[in-house]
Amino acid sequence: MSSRARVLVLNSALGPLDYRVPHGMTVEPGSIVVAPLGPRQLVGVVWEPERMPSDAEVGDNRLRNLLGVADVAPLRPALRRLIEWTADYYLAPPAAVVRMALSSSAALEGSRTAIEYRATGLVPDRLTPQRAQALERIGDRQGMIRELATIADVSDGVIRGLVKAGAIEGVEVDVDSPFPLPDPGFAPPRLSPDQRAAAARLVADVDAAAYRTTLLDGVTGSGKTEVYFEAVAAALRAGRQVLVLLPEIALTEPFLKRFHDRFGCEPVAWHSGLRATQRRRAWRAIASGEARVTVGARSALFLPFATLGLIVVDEAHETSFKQEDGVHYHARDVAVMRGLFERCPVILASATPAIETRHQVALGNYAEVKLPGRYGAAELPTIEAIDLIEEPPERGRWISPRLVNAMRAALERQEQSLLFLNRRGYAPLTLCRTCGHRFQCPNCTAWMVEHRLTRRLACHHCGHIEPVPRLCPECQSEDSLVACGPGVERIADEVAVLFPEARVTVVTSDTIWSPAKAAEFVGRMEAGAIDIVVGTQLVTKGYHFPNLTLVGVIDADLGLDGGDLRAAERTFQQIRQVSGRAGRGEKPGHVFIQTHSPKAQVMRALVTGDAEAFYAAETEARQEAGAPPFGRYAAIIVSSEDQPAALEIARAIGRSAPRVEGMEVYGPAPAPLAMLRGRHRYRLLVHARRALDVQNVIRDWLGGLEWSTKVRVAVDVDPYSFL
DNA sequence: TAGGACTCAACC
DNA sequence: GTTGAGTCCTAT
Repeated sequence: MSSRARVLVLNSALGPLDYRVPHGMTVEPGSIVVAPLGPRQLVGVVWEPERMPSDAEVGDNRLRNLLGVADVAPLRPALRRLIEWTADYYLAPPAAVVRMALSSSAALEGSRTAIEYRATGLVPDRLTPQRAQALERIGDRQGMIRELATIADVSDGVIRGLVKAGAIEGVEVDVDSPFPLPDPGFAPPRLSPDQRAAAARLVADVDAAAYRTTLLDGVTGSGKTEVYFEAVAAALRAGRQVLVLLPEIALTEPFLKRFHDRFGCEPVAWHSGLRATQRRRAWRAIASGEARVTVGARSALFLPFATLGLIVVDEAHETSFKQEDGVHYHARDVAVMRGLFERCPVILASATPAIETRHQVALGNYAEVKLPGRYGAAELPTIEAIDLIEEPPERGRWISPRLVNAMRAALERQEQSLLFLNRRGYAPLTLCRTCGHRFQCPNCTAWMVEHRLTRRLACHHCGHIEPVPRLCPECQSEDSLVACGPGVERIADEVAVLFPEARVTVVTSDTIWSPAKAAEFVGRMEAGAIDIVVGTQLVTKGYHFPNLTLVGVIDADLGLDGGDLRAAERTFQQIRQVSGRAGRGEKPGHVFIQTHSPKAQVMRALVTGDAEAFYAAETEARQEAGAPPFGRYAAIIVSSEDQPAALEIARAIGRSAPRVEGMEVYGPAPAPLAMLRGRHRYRLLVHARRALDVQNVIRDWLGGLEWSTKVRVAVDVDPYSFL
């Protein structure tokens, strides 16, 4: 009897396929294999047939042979269960989730070796001065011929000659050099009594090697990182691996530095910016268990850890943990599930936990560890609101007089200031003053944003760029384009006019696009080479600049419009977070919040610092509206380059909506971005009771419909972008 | 009548 | 998602 294997091939459009396992090949669930598909070869993962039912059984006689098994460990059951759960919960094809786990194709090709050279100790018959110098300088070092030649300061030929003479020999080595081992005892910190107690609780969880999610809740500057580092140390001592998730790669750099200070070496970094060889090395080290601590963006969540002992989600409230394309998963929630399957503790660290997370604590599903107060001498900053109606900036300006005065005072004290505006570029909208023409992206329903640094108009959604024209394309008027509204570049211009002597830096993803750029910025801040930073949300988290004492929020109302159910919460978190940048050292910090509605609940909560009152009111409002975490939403997005086709399918989906008790369907309506990257988009919104299994309802509902391949239907469970 | 644009179904 | 087969149409 030939043996069969059910395989999830890396093709999101296909379900599991069955193959014959040829004689002499052994596979088990989790094995990574190469399978033939039509004329192609695809990587896939062997799965338990009973967990991945196939829609049509294929007879033994029609099966094709598997072509090979990858030279890596099979995906462990815990990761397979996580993949199943993610596909199921987020209504995504299992293959799309598997793809995230097999995120380095180079790693699957097996170990790769190279030849390095080292001295044998044999003295060659003919010992020329160059040869003697080479042998002396090389000593017991080992490397490629070119490297040894550089070390010895001789030509490649000399080294090759020594190889021929038998004085140097080649040895086969793995091209993936091992990662350094973090030392849990390298530099243990001195902790405050509060921190010590919190750390002890987290360490006990790691030692228990069981699942439990804990919210580590403490204001910015209270020392959360030091505390969870003790849990990391405990996992290291127990010989288990750790995963730390950060919301943005821009935060990796300061994290690496702090980690190095505590553990004596850097952790393994995982993010989208890695080169293929770095990816391969990291993936294999993580799979073998050699990579002890991995820090990464959300995509690190599906890596094949050999023995995971702890997961930390830092800045757990960040909305960037929600992936908005491909598989629409929320890394914070999937991290909790991974902890459950791996039977290891999960720490959600945040100064401003999401209402969903607080709710889980209230229900008793998550534990909570609180860190009161700031660490050391640092006090919380003073916070004032500036009413933009009563104290408006001068005409054509955006910074009100009170904030200007505070900035001047900070400059005189030789302290640093930060102006926060969550808008890249010079101006969010450009129009022609003669005819009113507005510059819109040809691919998206969005205005083109002027970037003066690059002298271009850019779409922030699809990346379309064009030069800023001199003539209006509509009415041909010359030099009649005007910028409307401020972006960070415009604020930086205003600062330069106000304080010509100040050293101003703009910090956005346009200027800080790599960890190295972030490191450079941190270096200049610490050296005092910057007086005023103008930045987007990129500067709101993770950094610790003791001499930064003033924070100005240019437009606190920005995040409030749009009817997003989390708008108030997000505004609160963002401004709290950026406020936390002020006064982290010995000097007191001051925060000014410019707003048109200082009486709004969010603004009052920010000024008084009464987070509890704000959360209580927000939570109650959510409960009344049946919004998360008390009810749930799912968005169905229908898109196509062909607008009528998209609309037709969206309507068909709307018409066939099932009548289910406790569930309502709204739409279809044009999606928030009615056109995105050249695709027309319609959206239906499903609102349901918490207890209802919406996924199942939607699966059955959409499963009964058909549409052509030019129309794409995506489901976003627990969506974050509304409008 | 060759070649291009397009749709469609299968892929195990 | 990708591929190959099948269909229809047009330029030569």
